[in-house]
Amino acid sequence: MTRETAPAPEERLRDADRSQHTILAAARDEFAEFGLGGARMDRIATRAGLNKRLIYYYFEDKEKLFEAVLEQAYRHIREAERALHLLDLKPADAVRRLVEFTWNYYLDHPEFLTLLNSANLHKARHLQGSQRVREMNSPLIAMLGEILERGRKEGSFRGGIDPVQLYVSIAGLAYFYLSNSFTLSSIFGRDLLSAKARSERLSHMCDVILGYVLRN
Amino acid sequence: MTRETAPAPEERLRDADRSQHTILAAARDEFAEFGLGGARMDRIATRAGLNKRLIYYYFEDKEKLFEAVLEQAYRHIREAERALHLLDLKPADAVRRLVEFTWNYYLDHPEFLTLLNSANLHKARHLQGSQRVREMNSPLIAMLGEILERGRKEGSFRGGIDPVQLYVSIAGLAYFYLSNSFTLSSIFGRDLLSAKARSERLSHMCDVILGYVLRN
Amino acid sequence: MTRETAPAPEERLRDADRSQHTILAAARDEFAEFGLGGARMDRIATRAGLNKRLIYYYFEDKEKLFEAVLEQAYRHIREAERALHLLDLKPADAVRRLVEFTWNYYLDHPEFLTLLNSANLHKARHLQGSQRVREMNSPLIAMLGEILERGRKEGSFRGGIDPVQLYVSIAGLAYFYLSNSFTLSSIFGRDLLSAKARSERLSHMCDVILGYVLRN
Amino acid sequence: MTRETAPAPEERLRDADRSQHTILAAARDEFAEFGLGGARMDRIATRAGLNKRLIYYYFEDKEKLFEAVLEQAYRHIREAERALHLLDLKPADAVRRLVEFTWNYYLDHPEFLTLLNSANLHKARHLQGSQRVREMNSPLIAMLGEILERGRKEGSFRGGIDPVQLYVSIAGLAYFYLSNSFTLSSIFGRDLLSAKARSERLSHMCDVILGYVLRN
DNA sequence: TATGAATGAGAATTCATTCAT
DNA sequence: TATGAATGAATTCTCATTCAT
Repeated sequence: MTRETAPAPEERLRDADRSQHTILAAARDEFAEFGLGGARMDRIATRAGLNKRLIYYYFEDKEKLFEAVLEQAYRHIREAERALHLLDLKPADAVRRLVEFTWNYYLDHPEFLTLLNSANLHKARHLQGSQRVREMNSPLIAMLGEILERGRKEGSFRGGIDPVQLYVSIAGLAYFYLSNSFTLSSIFGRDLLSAKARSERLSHMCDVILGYVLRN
Repeated sequence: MTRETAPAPEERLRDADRSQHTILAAARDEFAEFGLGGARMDRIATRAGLNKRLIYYYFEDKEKLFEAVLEQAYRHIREAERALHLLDLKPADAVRRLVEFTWNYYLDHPEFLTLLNSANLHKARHLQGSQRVREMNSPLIAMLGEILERGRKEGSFRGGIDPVQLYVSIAGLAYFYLSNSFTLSSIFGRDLLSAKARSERLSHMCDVILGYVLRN
Repeated sequence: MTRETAPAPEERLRDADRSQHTILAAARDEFAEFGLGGARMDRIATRAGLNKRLIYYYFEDKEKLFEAVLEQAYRHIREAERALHLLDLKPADAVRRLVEFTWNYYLDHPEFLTLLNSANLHKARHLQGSQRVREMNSPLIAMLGEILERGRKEGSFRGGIDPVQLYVSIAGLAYFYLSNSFTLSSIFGRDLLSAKARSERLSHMCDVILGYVLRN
Repeated sequence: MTRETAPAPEERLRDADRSQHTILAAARDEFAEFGLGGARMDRIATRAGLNKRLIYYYFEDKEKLFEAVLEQAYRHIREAERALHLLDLKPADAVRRLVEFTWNYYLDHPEFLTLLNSANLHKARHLQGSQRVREMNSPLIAMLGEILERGRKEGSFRGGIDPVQLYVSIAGLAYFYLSNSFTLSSIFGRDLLSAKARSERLSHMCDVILGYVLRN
């Protein structure tokens, strides 16, 4: 009710927070759609429904804004991965679950793929500062290591599997298919994103990964 | 002998041709390094050591130039693939050979990866026109299908493998690792491109793919 | 009183308005002098003493700017015509007044002539959007029709005169002489814009138009 | 038959002449359509089906080419006027004939109007050199003077008419209507170039001019 | 916190013109 | 006479960023 005359300090803060989140979401979409080079600060402002000047106020410049977007994207997927509770599952189920999760996450968050591409085009220089991102990662790999170890011990998994290699392979099988779906569709002359094609791909991925992980 | 005084018509043609090739190579490098949005026509001209106007003379505009670069990149890898003569090898050897080739080609031609990323960021619109690219592709898939069939017949390969899925998986295992090597290195805190890491990755990839393809 | 410290919102608005007007005036002069094709955005900015970017900020591009200039030019002459209050005069006086006005307006606003020429060179495509311009026109023709009718009723004017034809004729007699004064002067080897020549032309025009309008 | 091996000198000349004429015609169309500023040397070459370099070979530069086009345009209309043999007609018929001719010539040669507009936009500087154009003109005015004098003597024409003023008025009545037909049509919301509108305009023009020239 | 106005450094593209043969 | 290749100087337009309030 004091709104009209003079916002309380907490309200202002909440507004500020909301503005920052709005900008971040708008920027994520813009960067995802056009890449870092193709993104336009003007369009981000329009997407956010906020004044362009405000972006600079909160994020300094385009580069820093991209960094923030990237960090947020990593935080988001890491949180989702942690929520999987893979260690509650049997090893083979855990691996299958991870494959399925990866596939679905990439499908539901296509912006993640293009953001990573942009980050790599720029040699990951936007990650340099952020040790937070690095820290976010270790738990997952540790967890996957644990799963592999358990599987080996119970005799179902082959030994000597590097969890990083496996993680990268799982990601790669999904990533390449989805990130390059446009060129692949064009080249192979078939729609790779139809419901049927998608379920076939997931099934294929599970076969490949489990075919590798499982003993004989 | 008239060389010194008056170049034959073919000579002049060759100059035009050479200019076009020089531009194409320069453009490929620039697009690979900065993406479509980040590439600068000025820099391409400088890289080529030719007048910027000449780029427009031969390639009309930036988009068309990118199309030409992309088509050339596809032509190049397809030629290399064809030179593998996979059908001369035993099925398992052929698959292993393809994995190795893919890995090495991506390693030796990092520009190919970023070009594809750019093309996909733009939803492959630069491929729309080019049916040539589409035509270039079929032989490889047909060949891979033939290899899988032979392997199945001789009893060493499992059946029901879609050559397109397999091709995408082979590519994906290599692509993701290399295309995202910067973010991955940063995140995992280990250099993914050291000689040792590279040979481990190739070995892992062969294990994964052959683990999947080979019967039990 | 707060003037010195903080301009009211209307002030700021007025700044924007002033900038737009300054740009419009500069553009009008530039287009008038060089035509649409020969006009330079850089020069318009310099003439306006404003940043070139601002022109695009307010007017989008050269074409749209030309449209705005054209519409303003029409609005200006229509306002001047309306201010004549021709219906307060006797029919013959009203016609003479219109001839004089037309002549003087073209003399005082040579930019109007070249702007129209440019617009017609481009097949009036810059008017297509603007229904405002169309609406501005009708009052004048209606008024002239009324004058002709009055003259006919009182017996001094001949009947059957189309006001549009008459308007075009009055304009044409002045327009051609002034718009083409350079080639005509060059060809006839006499200065058509000397004070004497100008007064002779006006007198001739009145003779022609009234000779036509008046009953025998 | 020697054509194949070595063209005879006259043949070469004829080719050269033909090329020049082709270029001139192409340039006339281009300048007429886009004005001097909007005309493109490239398009002129394409229109002519000849190499761009050849235009420079024959006409030095764009300005000189425009001069040549302009001079040709004047030569053409002057020749047509001379072919009218106005002095063979009775004075009133001669004047009417001139009005009709002017109208029809402008209708059939719309390029003449835009060329003149371009020339005037550039303050007729392209005519400065050409005294030929000046000389071409005098006969017509002298002829018109003679006609007016004959009419006055036989009592049908009013006296004191300046042939230059009359010529300009006849031209102006037709010129403005046709040169500005696009804006006028747009503004008056009626097609000024329909067959009916055209015949009405000619009829109106004759009424105006003869209403002025004829005694009472 | 929020915003409309303004800007300088570039970026793609264009254009008349010239080179070399 | 004729031409394809090449160029430098513009020219329009864009973009991240800052000003002023």
